[in-house]
Amino acid sequence: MKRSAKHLPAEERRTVTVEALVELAAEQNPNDITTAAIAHRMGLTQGALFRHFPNKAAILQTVMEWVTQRLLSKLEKAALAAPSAIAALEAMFLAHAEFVAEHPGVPRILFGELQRAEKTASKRLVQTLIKQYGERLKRLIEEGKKNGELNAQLDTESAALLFIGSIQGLVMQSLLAGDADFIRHNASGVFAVYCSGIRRKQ
Amino acid sequence: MKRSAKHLPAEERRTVTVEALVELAAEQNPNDITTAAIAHRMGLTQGALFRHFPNKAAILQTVMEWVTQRLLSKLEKAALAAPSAIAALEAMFLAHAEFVAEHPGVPRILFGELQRAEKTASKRLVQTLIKQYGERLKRLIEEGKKNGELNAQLDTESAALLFIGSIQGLVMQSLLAGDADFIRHNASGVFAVYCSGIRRKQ
DNA sequence: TTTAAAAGTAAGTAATCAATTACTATCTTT
DNA sequence: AAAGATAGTAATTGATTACTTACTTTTAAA
Repeated sequence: MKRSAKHLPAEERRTVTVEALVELAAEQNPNDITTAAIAHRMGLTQGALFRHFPNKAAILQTVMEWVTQRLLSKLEKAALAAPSAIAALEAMFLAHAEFVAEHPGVPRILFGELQRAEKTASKRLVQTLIKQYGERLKRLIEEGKKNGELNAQLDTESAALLFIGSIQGLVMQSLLAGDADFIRHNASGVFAVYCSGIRRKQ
Repeated sequence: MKRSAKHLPAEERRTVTVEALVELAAEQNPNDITTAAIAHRMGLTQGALFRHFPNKAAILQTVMEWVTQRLLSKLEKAALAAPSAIAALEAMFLAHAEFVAEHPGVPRILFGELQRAEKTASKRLVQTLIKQYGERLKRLIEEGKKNGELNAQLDTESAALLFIGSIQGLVMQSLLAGDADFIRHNASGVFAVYCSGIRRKQ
């Protein structure tokens, strides 16, 4: 059954909307994306969006759910396939880097949400996403310390923070360079330095 | 000569404006700060701002100049006082951490500017600031590699990126925690992990 | 085939915000 | 003390934006 572009069923339309917003966020400041711009990207009039979302904040919230689901499952899959704690950390790092290289708008939206003063639903979603992420990392790091892969003196908290910060650093440099591929090209080099900071010496 | 709050001379008023904006950015999304909010923070009417700045973008631009000047001079001072390359890196790291802990609005404004699609003057200022910063780091790292403090196999580019990324990570976590002091409390721990990643082994 | 629900359009509305304007108060200089 | 320059006020303007409403088209089920 061929599906025409217009008159999509509601759920499909919501998915398309999320994808449009993620796409747009790769090109411009997420805060400046108007509902008109989203609609235009989808080949729709602005008012039509409000058939599927009660307000603009709800669109963002749906984006956050989309991101959380996709990212966490990718990370988990990467970690599970790895034979050791260090290998799992590396796989997660590269999977995360690949994800943000594919969707450069995502980290920009996330950071934009974190900046909000108000405690919006989508801000809370970002907070729990990063918290879950951090917990997963800490478990892996502890495991690595126990089995001798990682330096036993390592401060787990700092190591987890540095892991996420490294991705942040890659994202920022790619913003500076205006080049999403920057992340792909530099991810493994950055992880190598990070890794040598946490690995058991000698 | 006691100075009344109102009718400040132009240059002083501009300085106060910059400080007001930096203050406000610590409390709310920099993108959402209105000229009315800035004026209100200064005990001024909104229109008065336009006696001293041609438009809102010019205020931001002045903020960026303020930040560049203050931050780079602090970093340079920290680096010069240190007896070795590693000590200089640590001093810079801690000076930077202290700066953003004192002015939590600053990294938020910077990141917000980087997100802009348009090539505004203030965005360019951020780009050159970070570029200068990166160059300074790379020189120090090369120096450390030459004199045997740092691992000679180290990739200088990645190491510099990870340095700045670590600060970013601290900033992000402090946003998550809603606590500016988070940075002060965790800076040296994070640097320790970073440092062990770049230091010459054994 | 008819019909009702779902999805989309086009034209608004109210609110917000940067910037302007006409006027006033306050400094500074002679 | 007078007067010009500087700094500030209060009200307004035009543009933008999220959201609404009245109406139309498409889809799918009876």
